[in-house]
Amino acid sequence: MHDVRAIRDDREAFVRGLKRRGLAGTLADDILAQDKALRELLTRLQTQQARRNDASKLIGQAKQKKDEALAKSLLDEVAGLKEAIQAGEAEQRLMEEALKQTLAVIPNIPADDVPDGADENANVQVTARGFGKPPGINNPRQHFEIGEALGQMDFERAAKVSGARFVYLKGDLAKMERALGAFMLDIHTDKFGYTEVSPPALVRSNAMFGTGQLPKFEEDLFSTKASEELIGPEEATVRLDSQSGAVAVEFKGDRAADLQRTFKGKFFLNRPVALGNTLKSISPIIENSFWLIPTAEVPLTNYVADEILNGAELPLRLTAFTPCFRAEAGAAGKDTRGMIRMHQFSKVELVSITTPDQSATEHERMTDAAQEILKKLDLAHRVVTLCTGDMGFSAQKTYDIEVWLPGQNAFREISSCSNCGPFQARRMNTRYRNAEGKVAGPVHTLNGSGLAVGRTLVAILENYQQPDGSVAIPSVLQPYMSGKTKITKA
RNA sequence: GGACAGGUGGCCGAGUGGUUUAAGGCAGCGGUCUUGAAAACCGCCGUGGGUGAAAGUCCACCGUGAGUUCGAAUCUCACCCUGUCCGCCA
Repeated sequence: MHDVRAIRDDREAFVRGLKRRGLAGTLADDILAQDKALRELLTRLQTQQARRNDASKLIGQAKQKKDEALAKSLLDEVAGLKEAIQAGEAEQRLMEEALKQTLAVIPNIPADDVPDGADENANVQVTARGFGKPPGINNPRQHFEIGEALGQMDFERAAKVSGARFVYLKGDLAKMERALGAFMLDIHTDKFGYTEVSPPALVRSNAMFGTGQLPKFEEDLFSTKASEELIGPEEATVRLDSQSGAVAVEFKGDRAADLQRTFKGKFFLNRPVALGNTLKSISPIIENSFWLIPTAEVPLTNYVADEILNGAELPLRLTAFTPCFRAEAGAAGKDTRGMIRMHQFSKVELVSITTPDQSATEHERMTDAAQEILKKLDLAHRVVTLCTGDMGFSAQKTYDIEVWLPGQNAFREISSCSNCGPFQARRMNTRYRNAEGKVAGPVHTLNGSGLAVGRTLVAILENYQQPDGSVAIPSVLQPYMSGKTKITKA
């Protein structure tokens, strides 16, 4: 989220940044107009509040002295003030919410050293390590051919149970997934000083807002939300208690009692809504239950949400090995075979919370930590700097690490390391104190895969495949796999 | 999931409608005293925002949101969270 005062102070820089993101138009002026109107309202409202506070104090004193005449005259004086203030406060809420909604969907501004460009073709290669075919193999097979031939990778049964984009791993492949997680965590904790964390995998909307998945990318997420399929449009109505202002969802029809029992207390509204709306019409603004994390970045970064950290204790470095859940909406037809693009996959994530002056250095360090895994596994890869058009919503600069897949004859993303600057910190309200003990503004946040475990397994299968159909186990992984040196047919 | 009890500054904790401008204590910072330290005493000690060149001044915040009232930490409603007991489970 962007700081309105920064936009006010340097409108041109903001406009320039948006333009690099491919956003033209009057956004900056719209924001500044909203901001100006809001501040004018605040000035007016606060004057009224100050007068009310003074009068109320005097009324209290008068009543204590039993001076009813004075109290009465004061009451008359502020008679009209109450309504004006309440109207002003309502207006303030609406204007602040409108401004927040405008800001909430604006992406981060790219850092100065990020290359301009519209898509991945404009990304800039930073480093590359040698790549080629596995020794003795002319036509390398793809990972799913290898895994299925080994009898340890089963997409058909996964489809039977869960549908497309899920997989069963069995035997040594299942063990290798676990081994990779343990190996990566050990490197990051022992060599790079990250603290291992086992975080929640289900989070509330606030957390998803903090890291930038919401409100713009809801369709990419899985949730435990009651869907419109579960509740018919005529079966529920939003009820606003006009006296108390409380919001409730009222169920009707034959299933009312059942629905009430199932969903009672699980709804709340995240913005005002008119009386009598149906549940269907307001479902986008109903929040209930949980979201499934698309990456451990969400619970690891939000670990410090709403906190003021001691700057001397930064950077804070966290790592976790978790399953990740992605709806992959809009990915129809892409990577439909194999384990490259799944609804559920496991990943080791790296998150750093830093002061502003540390974040650029930390970004390089984090990318090195992720690369270290590939070096130890002896997997060919390259690092690219993403161009402005290929970066994610919250990032101001991103390095992608791409691993070489001989079966696909292509580099595929296996890690993405982003410096988000103060962007997520503002959304989460995370700040730090400087050496003088003063609040010195938002922290910087960084996140990176260290690495995507499923894709690492893919890379090992394709790069370590043997002419006899077996797969060698990288030497650093062997201690994690009961000392085995290769995977053979089960 | 049910019942009951709770949620107040960095921490503990008082406060059930009006000099509360959130008491008091602890921790922290500065000072007096002291050869030094401790003790004692004095002072400072939250966050966000409006306005202002600044000093300052004003507004909001007692889990969150809304409401009642001239006035709410205090009363009402909903939600979130914590504790204890019961139930269920891993």
